[in-house]
Amino acid sequence: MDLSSVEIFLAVASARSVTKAAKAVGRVPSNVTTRVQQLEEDLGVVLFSRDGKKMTLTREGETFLAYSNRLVVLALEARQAVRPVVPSGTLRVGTMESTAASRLPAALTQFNQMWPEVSLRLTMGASRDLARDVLNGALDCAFIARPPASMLEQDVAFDAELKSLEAEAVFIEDLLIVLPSGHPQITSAADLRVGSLAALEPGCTYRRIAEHWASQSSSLPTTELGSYHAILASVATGDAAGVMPRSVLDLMHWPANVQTHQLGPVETLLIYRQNDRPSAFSAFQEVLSTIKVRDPRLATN
Amino acid sequence: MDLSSVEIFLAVASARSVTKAAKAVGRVPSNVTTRVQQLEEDLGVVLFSRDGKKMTLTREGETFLAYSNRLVVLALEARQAVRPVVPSGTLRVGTMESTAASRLPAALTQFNQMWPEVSLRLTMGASRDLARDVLNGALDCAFIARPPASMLEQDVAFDAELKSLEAEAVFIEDLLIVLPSGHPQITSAADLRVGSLAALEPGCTYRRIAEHWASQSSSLPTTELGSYHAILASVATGDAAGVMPRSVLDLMHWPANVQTHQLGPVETLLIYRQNDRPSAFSAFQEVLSTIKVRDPRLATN
DNA sequence: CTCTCTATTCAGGAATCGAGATTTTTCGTT
DNA sequence: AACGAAAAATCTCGATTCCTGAATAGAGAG
Repeated sequence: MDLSSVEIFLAVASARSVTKAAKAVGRVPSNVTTRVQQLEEDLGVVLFSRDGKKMTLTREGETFLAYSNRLVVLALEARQAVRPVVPSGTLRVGTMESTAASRLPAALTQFNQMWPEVSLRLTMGASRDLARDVLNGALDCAFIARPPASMLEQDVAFDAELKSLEAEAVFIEDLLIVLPSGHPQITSAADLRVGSLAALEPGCTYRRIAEHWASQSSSLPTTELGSYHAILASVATGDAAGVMPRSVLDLMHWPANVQTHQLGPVETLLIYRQNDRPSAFSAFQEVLSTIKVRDPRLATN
Repeated sequence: MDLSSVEIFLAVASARSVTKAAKAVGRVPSNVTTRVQQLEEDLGVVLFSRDGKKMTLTREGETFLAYSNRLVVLALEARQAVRPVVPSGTLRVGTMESTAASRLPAALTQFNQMWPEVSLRLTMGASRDLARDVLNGALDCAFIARPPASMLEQDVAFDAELKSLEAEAVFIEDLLIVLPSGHPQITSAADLRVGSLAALEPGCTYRRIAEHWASQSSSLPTTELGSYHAILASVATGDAAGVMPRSVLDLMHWPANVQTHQLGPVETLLIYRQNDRPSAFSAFQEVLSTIKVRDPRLATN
């Protein structure tokens, strides 16, 4: 039995979708289908019932799910246990506000459980600033949003900085414009009936993407706020459109019928210096890759 | 991580030898070497220290060993847990005396632990009789010694019976002639200075192999005894040469300097009827395959 | 009914795997 | 010290598996 098949199974089980699972594990849907079928044949059991488009776990699938989680965790622990130098000291992680809120809690918890003697220092910031801090050594690694190619053309220094760092795609976010309740549906920025965009700091990639989108058909000022809670509050007043990934919006039990507009998928990158991976960082990377597979919310269109 | 690599690692760890491990898992030594190296690279750690011909576990190897056992067991449990129909009822297993003594205890224990509601009925017998009983349905499966080709040519009925059954090689035994203490070393049956061969029933394949070997250069009568203990006792009197696999001899803390002669490797087969694998039997087969990998004594030259 | 979205099937090229032959090293023996 | 046997590692070459991208089939929404 191949543990990568088990990870694929976990991804499908939590996404209840082959397509989403394929995104989550960085493979192509046909491959995911095949691996699941192989697993089913190997076990001699049907794991999913394919009713229409939905993939729902069968009873056997449910019981295998429990074992799969244990298997993957155990394999991770084995991997960590043989690490020649035990991670210790401080790991300085930079992160966007949004990632810290929606993606990191599970990973940080597991990491802390596994390596209690490593002290984690978390720094919030905008992608632009985080990249610089990783490069100059103030951070060991950071989660940033991958800037679209068009943005990098205009910010050559940023482009150069990223090129000199290692980057690994770890999450995919569905970037949204959140509209006040009652606001009519929009297809472009021209349809906006608000006075401003509510976003975080200027260095925030999400903000820059949204501003670029808005500038194509209107000229809205940006209101700068300190947190996603502040942004949502501002949207609730009725005169601002908020910018945030869907995963963050999902966290904030907001009325379900909130009106949103998709700006498209944006990858979250984990960046770090080449040839400089302290033992604590490698451990963090491994924990992250395992968590990723097992978290239902990690794949988005 | 591929669990078959982990199983190979376990085999090497317990055999402390690539060659033996290769025999145990039914692969070629070069393959075992490669898989172990892959595993080491994947984990970023050296698992064995190669001092000369010996493969000894490093400190990291030791800790990985513990996890490997848990991983393999957990995978087995997962496999068993999803079994669509829970095994129950009676499983009738036939076995040679020798297999029951040396190989089965571990497997039967684990099976009983895993499926307490299956009642195991063990029947001892000679290979020849066991095969017939499996064929006529008196047994669900049996462990027999694979008869050499020359024997099957002379016993066409036996050959036909085996051909109509499924057979899977599960162990390899090193068949020995055990000599009385003080007996000079021998290279052929002509060197024997005893009055008889001590063996089990006529249908016993080991006995027939030994008799065939003896008949080439001398004509010794065979003394038929009821158990391996009786055979050894008979050898101790000084006038008989015993026939038994090394694994059995090893069990009977006999003086270490016992004089033996190798008759060569003999495979133990698990035989069962085609298209008739009750759920309890499949479960038994799976437990067996896992146990096999983890038992130090399952590979012999 | 059509359009879209999803899972599956299919075909190819790439990568991996395993067996056997060869080489290198070690250990036991003379 | 030299030789021979045995074991691990390396190398090469088919065979298999694996992954991707394209084509297909089927379901649900408008």
